[in-house]
Amino acid sequence: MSKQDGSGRQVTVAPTDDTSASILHLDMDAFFASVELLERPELQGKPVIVGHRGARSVVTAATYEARRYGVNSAMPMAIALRRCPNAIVLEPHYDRYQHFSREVMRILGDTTPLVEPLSIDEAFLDVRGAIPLFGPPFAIATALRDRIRRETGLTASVGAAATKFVAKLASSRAKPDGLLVVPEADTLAFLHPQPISALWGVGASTEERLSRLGLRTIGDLATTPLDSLRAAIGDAGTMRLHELAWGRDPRSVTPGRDEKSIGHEVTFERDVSDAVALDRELLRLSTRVAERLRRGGWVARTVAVKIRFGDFRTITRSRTLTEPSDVAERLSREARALLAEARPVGTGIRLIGVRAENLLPAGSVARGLWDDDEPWRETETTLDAVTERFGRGAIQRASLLSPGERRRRSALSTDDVGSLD
DNA sequence: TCTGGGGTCCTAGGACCC
DNA sequence: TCTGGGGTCCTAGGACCC
Repeated sequence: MSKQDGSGRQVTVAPTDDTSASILHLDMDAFFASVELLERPELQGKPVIVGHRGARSVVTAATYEARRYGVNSAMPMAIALRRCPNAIVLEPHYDRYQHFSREVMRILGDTTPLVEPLSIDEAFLDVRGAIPLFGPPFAIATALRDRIRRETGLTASVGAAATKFVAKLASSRAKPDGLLVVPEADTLAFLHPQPISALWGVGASTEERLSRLGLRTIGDLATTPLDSLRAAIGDAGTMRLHELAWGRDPRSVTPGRDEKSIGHEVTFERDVSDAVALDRELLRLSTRVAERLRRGGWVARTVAVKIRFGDFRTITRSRTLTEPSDVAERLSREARALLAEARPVGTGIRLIGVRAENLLPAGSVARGLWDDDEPWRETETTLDAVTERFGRGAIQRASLLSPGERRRRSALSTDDVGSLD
């Protein structure tokens, strides 16, 4: 199945038949840190941490040299620097990461249209249809890694397997700069010795509960009676983990999944209790959310605020609007009301966030005006006629369309609708 | 020098409707 | 009218992932 080469890298011995391993998971190695090193090659081979230097900041990314000191993503910067005092700390440049992410995804798209980005630096590919063109998964993965290295200077690790979960686990075991193919027939031999925390969806809390049952490996969980699992982790979790432990994972690679929510949040350098300052921050966050809603052609039915108090206690409060919106002023008005209702006067706030949920395509709101789903653009009407037939709320709904949608769809003049904003 | 910011998914209770 | 059951929506919290 696989072996280590002299440098300690995971490499794969090309299996006689690996066409069953047609789901690839590609994951960039120490992505943010590697991108920074492209501009600072003299730091190659040194412990480098990407992140802000603020009192409340955490590690965003770390090179493998820094990880050897026990530095990991999401670790408080203060602890990271205690563990690795010689680390070089670099400020993050998200625009650069976006740029390289697009480059990598473009390269993946040349192999198959079935590419599902999971995050900025990883993606699933279904290469079943590409095998006749480019060869077995081993050859495809090797070609992708070579091309990414050639065209971006970055390294990627790839796992190939019959299912998403096993492919993802394989890529994590191949890191850094490795490739691991797990043919379908080898799935359980690969899976069962792995620690239970390697299961997708098992974090610290679930691991603790399972360890109380004496479970350490995925194989242990696979052979545990479902009833005792249910008592520990609930119904849905039991079924999902049990299936994964037997290498069963029905999820297909689905490109272009719609986003479910859009939000922004900020942690203050020091706790803030001034109501005016908090309201100003909510307006700023709402503005960013609203911009992204309009750019994506969404309206939000629900506004949620997230509040983290000085003692780290965190709450969320949300409200569903009578009319969906993509207007910053509308979102922030709701957010401010939610904050005011939730926050005892004068309480210090550590973090504040605004999130738009229950997203609808902007166009569907206007289409919803017509019971028979008659397309707006084919309807001859006037402002008065719409008001008469559907009431004033209908006009307000129509006014929530993005300007482009409005121009395309509306028989009303843009001026008439615009004046109602 | 203790804990970011972007998300997804699940659970559970209550309201509400039939 | 003393009282069921199913379905869906809304809200809050929590686990988890990168």
